[in-house]
Amino acid sequence: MTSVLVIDDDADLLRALRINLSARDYRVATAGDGGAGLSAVAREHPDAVIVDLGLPDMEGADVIRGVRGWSSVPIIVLSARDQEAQKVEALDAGADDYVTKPFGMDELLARLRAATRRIPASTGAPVIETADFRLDLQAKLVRLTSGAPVRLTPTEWQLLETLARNRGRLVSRLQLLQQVWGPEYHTETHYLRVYIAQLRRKLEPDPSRPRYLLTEPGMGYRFSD
Amino acid sequence: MTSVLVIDDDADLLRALRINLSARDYRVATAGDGGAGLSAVAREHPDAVIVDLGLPDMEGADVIRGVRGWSSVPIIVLSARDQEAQKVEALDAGADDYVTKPFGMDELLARLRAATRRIPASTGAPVIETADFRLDLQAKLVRLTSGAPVRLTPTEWQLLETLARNRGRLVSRLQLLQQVWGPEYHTETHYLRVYIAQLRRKLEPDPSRPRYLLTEPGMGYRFSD
DNA sequence: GCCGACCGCAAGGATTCCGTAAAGATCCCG
DNA sequence: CGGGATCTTTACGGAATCCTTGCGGTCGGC
Repeated sequence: MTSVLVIDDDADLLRALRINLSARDYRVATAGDGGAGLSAVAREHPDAVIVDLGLPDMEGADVIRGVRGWSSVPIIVLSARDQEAQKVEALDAGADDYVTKPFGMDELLARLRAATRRIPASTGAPVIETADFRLDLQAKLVRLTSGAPVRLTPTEWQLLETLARNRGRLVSRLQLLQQVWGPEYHTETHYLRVYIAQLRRKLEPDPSRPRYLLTEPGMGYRFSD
Repeated sequence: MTSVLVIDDDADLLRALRINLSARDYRVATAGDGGAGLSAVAREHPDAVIVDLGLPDMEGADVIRGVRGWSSVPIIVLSARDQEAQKVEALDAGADDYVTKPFGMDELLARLRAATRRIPASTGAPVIETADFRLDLQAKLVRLTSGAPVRLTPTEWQLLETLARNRGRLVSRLQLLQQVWGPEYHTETHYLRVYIAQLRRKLEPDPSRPRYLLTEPGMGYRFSD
């Protein structure tokens, strides 16, 4: 199920969006201002974000940049202002689309579909199979080849998922921290050491000599199969 | 350089777009109707497509579906019609954005930037291949042609990366030092000697007779393939 | 042939980084 | 409100990396 985060300070509009999106089987989360929005993105990892400009606490473009600093989730901007400079600023800050109020709900939903449609093409197969375990990203399920299911905590899963989605590529410590713990984390590298060790204990045939979750000293980690 | 294909039957608009896009360093191709547009997409492989609805020979949505059948190139729709049903149909047919005429050129350009920005993350993979090894800058991965992965330290990577990004060109010692160690370094040329030697030991088939990492005495180094 | 400038190479100490275990804090659910 | 699971924090031994130094070799000018 696709999840959407709506950031808006207009309670009526928020309610209208929640009703319409829920009716289309979206999972909806909401936030009332920019600060709450940014932490909600970090916490919920939504598949798309709809953000109103003119929030009480932050400039719209700053909200967008705050998200773009560490996430590439699609962002659709809502705004009452239809001056061109406004649109250009929001789009160049990293927004994917810009809809002017008043807007038609059908159009917004179509633009939301367009924005979310682009993602799965780039990510690829959601099932990863190795000699020792089988990883289903969509079902959030891990099984050893022996058949035994592996139980992962939410944090362990997010970490593993981030690495698996970048299979073969090196993922920097900063990127891992921000993807899993949120944008304000960038020095807590010991979190990574602890959780990587836990994942290795659960997945690697010989945890002290990792074969899949590789350390690149001074840089980050790599999922290699 | 980013290339754009414009499909439109309005000669004036075509000319205006060509001028504005060329001025921003886009490579521009044009087509006057849907059929010509489809074959132009196949022939030119543009990085983005701008298509007008209301072409003389085809329905707009059919043009979009014709492209989407085999390509995921970003499509921006231009249209004089701003009925909601029209927008929904185009977007659901596979368009990435929908701009209503009359439109501001700055807005269109911003939307074009937004549409093309999403691509390079998935495709633009800078991979350098030689007879002896294969270098993937994005994944930070080096493999010898034998298949054996090569393990590089962070400093070794930065050095190799700066040389590789200037492939064929001479890179001065000063530039290397400042790029890898920081702007305040400019006399520590012995760092370079040490790390170049380590890279050669890991990459060159005969480290004492370098073939790829060449010394230019008194000047700097050069990556040559 | 001598000399200086420059480069390659190896080795060792200092420093940073990583793996691991374990204890305290927090959250969640019944 | 209690208990279990999860998350955070700490500490330390060991490993990897970085910086430094010294020596020997090569090349070109004189």
